Amino acid sequence: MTDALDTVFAALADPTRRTILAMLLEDDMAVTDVAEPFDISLAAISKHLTILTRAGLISQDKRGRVKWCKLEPDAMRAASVWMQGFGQFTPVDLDDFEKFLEAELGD
Amino acid sequence: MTDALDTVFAALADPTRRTILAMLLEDDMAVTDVAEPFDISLAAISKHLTILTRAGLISQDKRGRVKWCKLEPDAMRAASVWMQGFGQFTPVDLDDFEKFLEAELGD
DNA sequence: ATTATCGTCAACCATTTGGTTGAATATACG
DNA sequence: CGTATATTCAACCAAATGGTTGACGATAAT
Repeated sequence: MTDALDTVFAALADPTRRTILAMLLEDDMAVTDVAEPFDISLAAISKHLTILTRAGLISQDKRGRVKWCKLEPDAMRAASVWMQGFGQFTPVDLDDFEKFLEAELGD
Repeated sequence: MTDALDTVFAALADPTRRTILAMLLEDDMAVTDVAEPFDISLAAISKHLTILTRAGLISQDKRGRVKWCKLEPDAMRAASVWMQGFGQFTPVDLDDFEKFLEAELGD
């Protein structure tokens, strides 16, 4: 009885994982490159990626010895719709969102 | 350095808490009445309500010996905007959402 | 063939989470 | 006053979470 919303919201609750998703918004990335900006072990990043994959938020495609991570934003749709049912939030200003992302990615 | 998004998404990751929010969409409720449909102890519900309060998703107003719980949907705005940055999801069909809620509330 | 790189696995650890029960604190009722 | 109701607190427990390290299986490079 564990809902898809459970795993999506739980995946989004961790700041490392949200940052990873924001990174993947710019481009597909190999696991090692995803890990590079973080101060935690590669194994820890690997676990985060597994959680994101199980939530459907990313997909992983192994080509040769490198595994490419790709954002799958559709997995957010149900959760997004659920939340919007609680209020009509201001329409998304994508410029604002980009500024927000730049701040969060710290560059 | 624990983000507001952390606590909001974490609060939403639990199905009991999401159901409580959906219940509060219809009306403000006392703690005991919130607990009634669930098969867990009142103390457990009290903890869930504390988590929702700390996330800002509800407020609690004690009048006499009863504590009224009120939905605070504005707390979802930042999280909703964050998610929408990942894709332009279909505009919310409120009729669909109500059907969904009825199903989730099981009545 | 050897060595280096990519990524996961397994075992472990500390902390958090979601639940329990029983006692405690208010407030309301008769 | 004494009792019932509403809610939280405290102590406890099992399971999940996020992290570590070291070994391991692939694949690529020299």
